[in-house]
Amino acid sequence: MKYPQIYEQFNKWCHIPPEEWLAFENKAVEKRLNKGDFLLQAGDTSLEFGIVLKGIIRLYYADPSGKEHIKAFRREGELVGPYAEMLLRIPSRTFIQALESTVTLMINKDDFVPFYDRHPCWLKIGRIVAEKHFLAKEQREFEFLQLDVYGRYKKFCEDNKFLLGKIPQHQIASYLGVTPVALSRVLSRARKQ
Amino acid sequence: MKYPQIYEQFNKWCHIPPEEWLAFENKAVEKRLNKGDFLLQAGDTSLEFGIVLKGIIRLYYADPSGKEHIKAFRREGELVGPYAEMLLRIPSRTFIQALESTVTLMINKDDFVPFYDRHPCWLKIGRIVAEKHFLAKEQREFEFLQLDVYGRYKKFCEDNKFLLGKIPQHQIASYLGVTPVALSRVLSRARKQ
DNA sequence: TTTCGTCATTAACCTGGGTTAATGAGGGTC
DNA sequence: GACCCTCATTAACCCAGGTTAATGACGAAA
Repeated sequence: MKYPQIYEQFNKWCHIPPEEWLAFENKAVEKRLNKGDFLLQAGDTSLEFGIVLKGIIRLYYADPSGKEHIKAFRREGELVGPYAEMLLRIPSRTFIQALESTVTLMINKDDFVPFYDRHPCWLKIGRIVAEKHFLAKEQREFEFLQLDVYGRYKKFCEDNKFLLGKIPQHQIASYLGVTPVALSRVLSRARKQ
Repeated sequence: MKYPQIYEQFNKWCHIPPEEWLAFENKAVEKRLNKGDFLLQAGDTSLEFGIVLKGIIRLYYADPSGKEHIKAFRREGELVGPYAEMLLRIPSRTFIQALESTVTLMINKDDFVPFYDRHPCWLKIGRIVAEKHFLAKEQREFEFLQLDVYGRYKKFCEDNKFLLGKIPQHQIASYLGVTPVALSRVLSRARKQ
């Protein structure tokens, strides 16, 4: 077993027989990225997804005028990939980029699908992964509907302590849905009170 | 079989043996709601979810000051329930209310869980339901990040033709994340061009 | 009929955030 | 050292949207 700590994580969600996990490891390949490298760009028709073994990844949209909107950050142990687009079988709308030197463990979708028939644990993992993705988005919707910029900022800091100091502030602004100038203003207003 | 059209819908997602479906129907109960009635209110610790058989439902948050933020509308054939809260096993943050005379088919969570072990189709349905919920929220995130109010309004009208004329405009505004006054202004500006 | 409640519209005023641009603080590289 | 690049901050200006309040349309109920 090459990745026992990743195994333990999934195993907590749902028991995976070790031989199933070994079969998975067998199909997965490591990918190394330097800071700024892309795992995927919008327009790509990738059928790959994977797990961050080390480093930080950001996922973002770019609108027609070129403005970037960060959807999510991913760290060690978290899944990366154009999840929605893979479910919809459409080309990626998402850019996926390393924010520091990063290693991921990737598997091809076509290589993964047969696992669903091998053992029910993979179906259950599939469900749990979908549920977790849903919960994250529902939480984000809640914050967009109910919190102002400063509220969202505080929440972000609480929920992402591991990121603080590792990413520039303008990327947090992008994640919060405002410009870097606006976030800077909000923070300086807050400091004065 | 009492609900063949609902059966057909789920069956399209994943084959369900008829005897499995009958067992499900056996555990489900119809609930009738008048306009304005609540299926669930924030704070309730409901363990029920279900399907809209007829009518329209809205799901919304209310913030501490009493302002309402509509998360979603649901119509015939769609699932209703405090899905995120049930996954998290926390009391509901969501109000669920009938916007017209409505009938739903409800099942208790404790009655549903055993189905996962009865037959793998329920696991797969569980995964597909989670995936669809995720896709809806991801789409909404995309629209919040990339579209202005008028863009979101047009998209909303395209995607919810069945709702137009059935719900007041201020509820659309709430769904779009703006005040009724703001939406009215945006529409009158658009009309003049 | 009158009355009441719900709703959309419009105006007035204010504030928060977008935009642009200037400034200055690191950090890297040559 | 000088140079460059990235980034955060701040100011000035503008506009979109929040807030409050007045108005009028419409339908339901008495």
